[in-house]
Amino acid sequence: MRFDMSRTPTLEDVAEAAGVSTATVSRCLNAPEKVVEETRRRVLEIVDTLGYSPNFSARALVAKRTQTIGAVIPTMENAIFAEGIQAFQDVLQERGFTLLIASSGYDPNAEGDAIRTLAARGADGLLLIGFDRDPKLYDFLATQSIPAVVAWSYSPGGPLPSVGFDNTGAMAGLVSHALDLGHVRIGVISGRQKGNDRAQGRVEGVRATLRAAGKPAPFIVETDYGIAEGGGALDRLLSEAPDVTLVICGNDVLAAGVIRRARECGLAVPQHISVTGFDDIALARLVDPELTTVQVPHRAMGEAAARAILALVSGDSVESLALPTSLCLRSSLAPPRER
Amino acid sequence: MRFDMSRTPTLEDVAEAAGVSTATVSRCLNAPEKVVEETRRRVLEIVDTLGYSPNFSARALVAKRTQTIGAVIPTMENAIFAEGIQAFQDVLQERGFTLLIASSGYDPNAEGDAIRTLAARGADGLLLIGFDRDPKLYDFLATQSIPAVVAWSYSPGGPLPSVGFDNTGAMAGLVSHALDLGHVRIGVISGRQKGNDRAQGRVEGVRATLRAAGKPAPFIVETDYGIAEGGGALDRLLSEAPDVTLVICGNDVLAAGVIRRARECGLAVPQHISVTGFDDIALARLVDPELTTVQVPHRAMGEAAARAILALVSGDSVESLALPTSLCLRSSLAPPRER
DNA sequence: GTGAAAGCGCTAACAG
DNA sequence: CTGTTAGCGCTTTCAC
Repeated sequence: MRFDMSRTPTLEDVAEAAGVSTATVSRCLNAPEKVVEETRRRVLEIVDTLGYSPNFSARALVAKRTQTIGAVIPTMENAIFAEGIQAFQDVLQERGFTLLIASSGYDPNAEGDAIRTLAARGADGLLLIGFDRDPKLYDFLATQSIPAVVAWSYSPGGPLPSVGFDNTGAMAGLVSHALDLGHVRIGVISGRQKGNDRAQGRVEGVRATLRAAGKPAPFIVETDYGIAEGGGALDRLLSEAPDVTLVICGNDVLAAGVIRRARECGLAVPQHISVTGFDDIALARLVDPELTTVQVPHRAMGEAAARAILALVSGDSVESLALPTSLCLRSSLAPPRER
Repeated sequence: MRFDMSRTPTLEDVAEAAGVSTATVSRCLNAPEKVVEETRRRVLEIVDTLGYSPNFSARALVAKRTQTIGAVIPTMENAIFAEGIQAFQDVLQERGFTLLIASSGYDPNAEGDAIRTLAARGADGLLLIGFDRDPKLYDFLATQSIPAVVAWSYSPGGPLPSVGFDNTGAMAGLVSHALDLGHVRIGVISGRQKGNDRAQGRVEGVRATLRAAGKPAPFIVETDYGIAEGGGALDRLLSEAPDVTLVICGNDVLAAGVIRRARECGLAVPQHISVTGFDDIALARLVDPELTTVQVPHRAMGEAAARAILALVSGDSVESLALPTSLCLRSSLAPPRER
């Protein structure tokens, strides 16, 4: 028996070589229990020697399942998504699913395109980050009946099940602690809030806590994501509110930039000014002083999100899940200096 | 005319609604110039109102092109890949291609599986990191005639075209400079070299330069990737070679760990001991003292790799491309203290 | 338990 | 310029 090596083998090649029908070969691969031991062994052997691997497109065309999950994330250049997505992917891979990643660059239109592209490619399910997007996209997913879950945010009554944490509550915890320490004049440096409910939630956590404690509203500066950007934001904050004793940052990267810039300005942290971050990425323990921040379970979230979408894809229903965060108290936060 | 909204529309639905054949609709989408203005307009209008979007699998099945590029990277949890891959993806997206990412976790078997999975999914081309892998995989790609390019390494005579830089040469430049400064007892902390030609090349750059200068061979410690790991490696290095005046690290992350650990041990950098990194990620300017390192053009490399694979996919041939690196001299490297 | 046959939705000759 | 037709490789009834 000879094989044409110049072409990748098809089901038919295997069937012919094994002396069975294509249906039987297909069954050996998809429902082995429906084929008698003897036949199965022979077929699988041929599959192996021929190096046969089913054509994905043909299979998807008829089966209407692709074993593919799509994820649309704002950017890959951010340690926090990278780690969570890696965990997400690890679980998918383990369960025989492939991850298709698209990034939106924080652009709502690009995100919409990405969602539609992924849908057109037959993604069995989708992972989205946060809830803040055009409601039409939720309709679209419903119409196409593509299951999806939201991660990095938690909202039990949202349009989609979510796996995340309470951004507002976590930030509130941090702020309460800072108030206990005696801080009153507080500045906030946040990433862009538009279309980003994580940023919105965190800022709201600060606002609400100060309001509840009867303290003055915080000064808020918004900036793009990045270390240098954090430094620039500090400059703007201090020019508007030179007497703040605490700068609360929306994430660790901005906080790292603030700490660096403070040092350049001769402002001692935390003696002159305290700084806090959010996320607890590796960076937090690298800067000097080490960063007081909110620890977020990235890997656990990625894994839980993967389990959630896989459950949805196989027809099970899932509950939204809030993961716990915790306060990491380190040396960048101290009581304000007496004045 | 009524449409069944419960089903995603097919080519046939569009054809029927427009009163033309499916072939004409297909042409409107794939070769508009072959259809007369009037017909095209009408068809495209229906496409729009129906919200028709071609079924990816069906198209791939017959066209044998998927407009998909696969990338197999060691890990996403590494700023250097993240940034380069983001650039890679940006270019692909712009040209209408989708990126499929798989990560191998630095495991050669997992990498082989990922390559085969991507191939089975009909990736039109592949991006691989580095050259060091089972030669059978190159045969596999050749047999399946799947074009591929290697990034992060440069080797003009390699089995695949590459877009990268000269790891060995770049490190040699750094070491030469350190020798000029007067360092003699030199330690190296490298990531795992097995299957990682970037790490191998960098270590070789140190070895070769010292050899050529008639200096003693360096002490080499190998470790997993990570900040804490860098610190642990410093402990091991110092226990074996307590008198090193310079620790050359294979990447910035390890170097950051070394600097932190040195501070914990009461070793002043660079007064007691100099430290260098490689990659020049944002981290390099965050640690104190700032890191002397080798600047690598991540984005340019990602973009060039994208152009290369797209050229191959469309049948053009490409030349391997070496991108320039440069030395970033910062304060973590200084002449050794007199003893 | 296995085979025959009918498509899945689309593209690409080939006619007209 | 447009329609007809023949599959692409696979899964899945429906018979046997």
